[in-house]
Amino acid sequence: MPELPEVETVMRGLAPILENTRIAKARAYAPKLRVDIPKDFDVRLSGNLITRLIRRSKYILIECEDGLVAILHLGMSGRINIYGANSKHPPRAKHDHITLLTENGDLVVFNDARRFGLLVFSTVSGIDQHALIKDIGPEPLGNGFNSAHLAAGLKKRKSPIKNSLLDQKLVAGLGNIYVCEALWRAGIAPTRLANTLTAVEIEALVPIIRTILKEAIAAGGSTLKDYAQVSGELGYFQHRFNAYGREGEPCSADGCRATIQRIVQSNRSTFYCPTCQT
DNA sequence: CGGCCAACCTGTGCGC
DNA sequence: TGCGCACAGGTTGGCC
Repeated sequence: MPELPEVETVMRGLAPILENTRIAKARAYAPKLRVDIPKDFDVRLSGNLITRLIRRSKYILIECEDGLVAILHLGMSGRINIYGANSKHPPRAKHDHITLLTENGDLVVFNDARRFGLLVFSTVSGIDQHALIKDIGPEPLGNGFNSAHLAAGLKKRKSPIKNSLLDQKLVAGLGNIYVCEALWRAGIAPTRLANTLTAVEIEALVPIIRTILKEAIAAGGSTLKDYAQVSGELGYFQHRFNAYGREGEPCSADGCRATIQRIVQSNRSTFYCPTCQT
């Protein structure tokens, strides 16, 4: 479920359970997800006190009192389920790979069918230089993401704008859904070469990306399958998609009579309106 | 360095 | 009902 708004939603659900909370018992049931789970996973986390959760791009950083940071990524199919202290904890389900039992009796479970997610360790002092983190571009909701940054990045690129916006080095946290949606709102064809965007288009794209992400976060993210939120509630931003997943449906732009098309770019589906996106 | 593809996995839905 | 294929919210290593 995981682009920036979904990861933010998961983190917000997790924070009240984990922040300022000691882990009674941490367990990993799989030797590896996308990469190896640290062999000392259990000992490093069990008994440790979690001080803070931070989202960086699509990563959730779990900071501990002793300086340990657990870097968690949900991949394509990663989910977090929480079973409260006053509910019966279910037996381990298929694809449950990691569990954290807190001192309060809450159980946090990471489930990931495809195992494209990951959990690795870093430290508070080393996190900014960690291989997974150091090359990530600015947060789209922060000050570092602005038209000057975007213009400079796009100028160097000859690939389609769709591909460029998916590049986490240019801007953090966007994925297939929100890139499609942003380009639809901006009226920019996904096939346009990045270095052909005008200053005006780039100027417009920045606040559009911000707005879409904020709207999606407010909606609890998008639920394509299964649960988006830690609480089990469904995100509902998918009801507001204008392009993503709407192949063959009429374009929702005022007065537009065209139909949303699906094309493939870099082996991934792109949805767009051939009339209003130029 | 930029760009492109295959690869990493499992599950689901659809056409036949 | 079963089979095979296409496709799925991400990332990255290897190769031009």
